[in-house]
Amino acid sequence: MTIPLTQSTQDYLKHIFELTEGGNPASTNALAARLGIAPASVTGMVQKLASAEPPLVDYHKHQGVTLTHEGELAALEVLRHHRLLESWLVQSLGYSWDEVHEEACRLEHVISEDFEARMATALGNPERDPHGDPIPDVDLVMPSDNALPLSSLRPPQQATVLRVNDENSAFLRHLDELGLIPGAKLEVSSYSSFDNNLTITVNANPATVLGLAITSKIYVEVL
Amino acid sequence: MTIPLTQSTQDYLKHIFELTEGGNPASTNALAARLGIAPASVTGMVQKLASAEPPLVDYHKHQGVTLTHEGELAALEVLRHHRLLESWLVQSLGYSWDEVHEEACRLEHVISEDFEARMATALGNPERDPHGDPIPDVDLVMPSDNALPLSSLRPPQQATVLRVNDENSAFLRHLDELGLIPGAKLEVSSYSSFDNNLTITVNANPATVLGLAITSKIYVEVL
DNA sequence: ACAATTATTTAGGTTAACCTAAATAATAAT
DNA sequence: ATTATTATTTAGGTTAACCTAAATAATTGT
Repeated sequence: MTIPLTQSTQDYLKHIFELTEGGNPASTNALAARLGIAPASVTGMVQKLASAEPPLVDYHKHQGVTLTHEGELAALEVLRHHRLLESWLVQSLGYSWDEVHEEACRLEHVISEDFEARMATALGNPERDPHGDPIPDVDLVMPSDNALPLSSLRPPQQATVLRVNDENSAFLRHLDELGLIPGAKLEVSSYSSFDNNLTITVNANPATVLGLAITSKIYVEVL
Repeated sequence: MTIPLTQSTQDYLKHIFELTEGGNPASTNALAARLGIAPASVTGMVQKLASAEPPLVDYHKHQGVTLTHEGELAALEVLRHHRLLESWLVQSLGYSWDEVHEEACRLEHVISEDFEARMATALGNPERDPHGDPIPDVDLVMPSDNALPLSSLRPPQQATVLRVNDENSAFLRHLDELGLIPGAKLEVSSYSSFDNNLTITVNANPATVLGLAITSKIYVEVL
């Protein structure tokens, strides 16, 4: 049975994409938590996606879900919408990076391909959104990078902030205050193996000490 | 029972608003035709809207529907979204006036009040959209005008095009070619009582003869 | 290896928004 | 004033996407 790409379907695919980026299948529970729905409902939908024609996911009971090629394309299309929208909202309506996520989540499902193309052109076909997340190109190919979590650096490494992997508003505003936004240059001056804290200097400002909860969310490219 | 303002609900209210602008209640069939759904379905939904708390429409069997004050506010909110979006798409993404309707129809249900406010500001709080349709202000008050259908003019009246009451792409492109866009100045040079044709001159170009199907859709302000 | 815990699935149910077909009411034509 | 036509409503049904509670499978700790 062919399945229409409803808003709900698109959300499932998008979140499965994100959950499986690490290489492991997405668990029912993790998906449910992300989507804010009951695990039982996820099982049902995932079974439907797996028996779609063509199948959008690979699914085996109790072993989680992964995307098929078809499913991945659909997910990338949604991600492209989402990330272009975030960029667009920031550039043309003066949103800040901590305000765009929710809005983009609603708009991503309803804009036309024409709208997508016009945004891309107006923005100059950007490779990354305001959080540094990569934007798939028109052919749905992701730009590549050498991103590493900031938490993996050790003194005296230097790096450039590439992306922030969290859409929480308060968190983003906090990073803003620290100057930890994509493009910022930083230097790691010390590391504590006991609590995994890193002391870093951003753009030559006073040093700050950051815990793992922060450093694991920030991805950088080492200089 | 309180009713959520779903996309579907909003569409009903918007179309009821438009159908009742002439002063008469909207018939089930007319509504069904506009919404592209079966009349029986409209009856069901209209009954639900009427028994909502507070009621969004007044409805009496076989006598059509009108909006209550609450319903009208909800409709105006959607219209404001729609018309700001159309203006916005034209101004910021280079859409032409014959391309914006569909896109706005989908976006109008998902944008936030913040998005609405940002668009309004960026556009300078416009009173009309690209078709000349009035945009309710923040307090949902419609700007007023002295619009008359072009079909009601007689030679040698002169007028300014205020708005075009049709979203059909081909029709709008045709008007574009004739120069009959909001703001255009025209003069009626002759009238035929047999077929209701009007001969008009737009912006001092060669005269054109227009039938009722066209002149009844164009609203003007007499000079 | 077994029990306890946690994760997942199945079964059965709900709601919104549609549908078709049949019944009824309103309107128009003779 | 009937009858024919058209408009509207009622009745009963479908589908998508969720839900809860109970059942089962997988994992973890001892």
